[in-house]
Amino acid sequence: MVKMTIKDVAKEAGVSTATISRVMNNSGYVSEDIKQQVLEVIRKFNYQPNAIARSLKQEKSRSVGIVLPDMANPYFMKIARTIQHRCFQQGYHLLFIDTEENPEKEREALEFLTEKRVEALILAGTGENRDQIQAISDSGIHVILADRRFSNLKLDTVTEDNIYASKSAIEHLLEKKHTRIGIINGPKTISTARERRQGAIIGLEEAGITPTNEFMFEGDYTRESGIEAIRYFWQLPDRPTAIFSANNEMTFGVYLGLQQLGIPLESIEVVSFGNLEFSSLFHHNLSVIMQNPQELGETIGDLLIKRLNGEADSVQNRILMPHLVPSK
Amino acid sequence: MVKMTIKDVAKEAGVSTATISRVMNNSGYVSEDIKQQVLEVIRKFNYQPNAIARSLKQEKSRSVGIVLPDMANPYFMKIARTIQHRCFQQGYHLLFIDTEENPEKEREALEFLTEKRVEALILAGTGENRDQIQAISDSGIHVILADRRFSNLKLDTVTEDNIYASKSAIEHLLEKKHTRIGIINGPKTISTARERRQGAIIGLEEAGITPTNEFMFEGDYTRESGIEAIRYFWQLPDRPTAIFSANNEMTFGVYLGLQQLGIPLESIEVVSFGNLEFSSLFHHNLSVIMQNPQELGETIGDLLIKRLNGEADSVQNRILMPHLVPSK
DNA sequence: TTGTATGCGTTATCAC
DNA sequence: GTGATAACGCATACAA
Repeated sequence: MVKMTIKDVAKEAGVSTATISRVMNNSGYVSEDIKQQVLEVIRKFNYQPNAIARSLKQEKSRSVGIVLPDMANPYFMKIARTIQHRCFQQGYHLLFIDTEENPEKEREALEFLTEKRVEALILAGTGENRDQIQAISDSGIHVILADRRFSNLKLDTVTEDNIYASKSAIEHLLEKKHTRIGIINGPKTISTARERRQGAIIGLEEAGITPTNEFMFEGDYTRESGIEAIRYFWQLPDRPTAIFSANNEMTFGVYLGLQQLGIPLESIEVVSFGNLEFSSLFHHNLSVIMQNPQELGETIGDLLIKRLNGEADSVQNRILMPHLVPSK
Repeated sequence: MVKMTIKDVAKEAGVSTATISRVMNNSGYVSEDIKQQVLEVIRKFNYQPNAIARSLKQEKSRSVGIVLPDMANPYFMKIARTIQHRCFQQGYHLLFIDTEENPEKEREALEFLTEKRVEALILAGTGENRDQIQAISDSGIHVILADRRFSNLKLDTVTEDNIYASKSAIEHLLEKKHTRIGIINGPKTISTARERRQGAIIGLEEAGITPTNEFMFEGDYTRESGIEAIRYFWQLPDRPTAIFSANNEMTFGVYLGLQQLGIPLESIEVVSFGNLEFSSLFHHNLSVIMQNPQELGETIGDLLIKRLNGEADSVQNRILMPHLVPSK
């Protein structure tokens, strides 16, 4: 019922705990005879060292916190999954927390994780809790900002070129002769939302079009706000003929909204920042800025392992390049 | 840089570590004066107790392992997410591991988790590693099987009525006058796959139809095997006119497969065990057996908390009832 | 090559 | 009410 300790094993094998430890960790000298004998006892009783005790002694938790705004969003899940694999390989485990874009939950999460003494923190943040995050970094925990950055914070970041990609989205719509483009943004607290908005505006301005507030809807990156955006746009006297939606969930909402209003989904040209799982099956006028969550995850994973191994480098800011896949 | 310990706080406040501990945990007596004084020091230095040391001392890790076959599948993610919320509320954290349906990875995962001394294990297993799982349960770790069960293992389970639901799927297709139904199963090692297959067979037999091997395709619950299934069915001389797919990913594959073959997606009647995120936008002949991952997660969460609090009960076997939502 | 002893940061059991 | 102190399970410096 109750787990065996190193002492029990030592007694059973007639040696000291130090020897058991040496065998377990392949450290120091231990004669082949004794080693085999100890291994036999370990096998026989199925002894497993207590990772908690080991952590305490070594002052290494071998854990990494990962704080995400939405675990149900496939984009973030794919990032997390990739990192999880890399970590598990290295004997680390991930503590996931889903903040649901709630800054207060995020604050609690960060507190929780520092009590657990995570060695690193991967964060796609709400945009708040800036001081707390800086303090975590200052306290010696490796912080990697994923997908979303903070301006003026000297932290590792792995993000995407949101401005460029959004600009190209608008250009794509302009090429298709749309000039009345409804833009659905995310919350201004989030860097990706600000950047995507900015990119869109640049795209319009470079084409000589003045962005109007009327065609800007500030959503909150949820499905519901995509629906709301469509409701809003569709009660305008002059409706947009095309939509640029700043994330995948809102795009989903766009289609739900169109459906609710009885509007044929293919009748409106859409560009989505971020893929919808089913876009390949869709024959609607949907273009997608394909993000690459797996590559993001790998990049973060690599950087993470480097940091955990103490391979010191200056602050890293890696920027991945999403690309637009036009509608069929 | 380096974290403060309880000793540092004690010294700073001019009291003993015992008093600090009492203040932190609201345990035992401590005069209001001293309490305030200690709290002040704690606040000032932003002291956070080391959860690892506490775990060691209390012999409680306050962690729970959750082992899933596919973190990218929204079904499992929604289960996990719900459980995570409940756990976090209670001060527990989850260690997620994604086995990718690989029994060897699962074995390693279980080993890893027992070393971490998780207090409970939630498992949607590959069907292998039976003895190891039994041993974990015997060692006093609460085990809850989620979605997938083991026969003859006296463990808590929270599952769905796969047989009944699959039977109703077949009945639905029969009512629509389909008699040539292609059935795409999952791997026989997995209980849900066996049960869904069984339910389908019962449905056919009760209608006086003899199930044929020709119309049974054994996939592996992946998108790819849905594609393969369609390739297989479509090279038969007498193709099926309808498809029953035993999980959501394979259903996705079905549509990808149809698309690849240039077959209009709506030309074939499909029933999917498990929802596709976009089914509500789809105007194809797609009926869905709606599972309820959130309810599953809540049920598991409730049971988990009960177990962790030692509210002893006999083995629980909860069975949820999915329902069929017919195509539009 | 092996053993002894100390300490990691807590909590809890005793005294006082 | 408060303070010493032992103990949780392990790794490691130092002795032997």
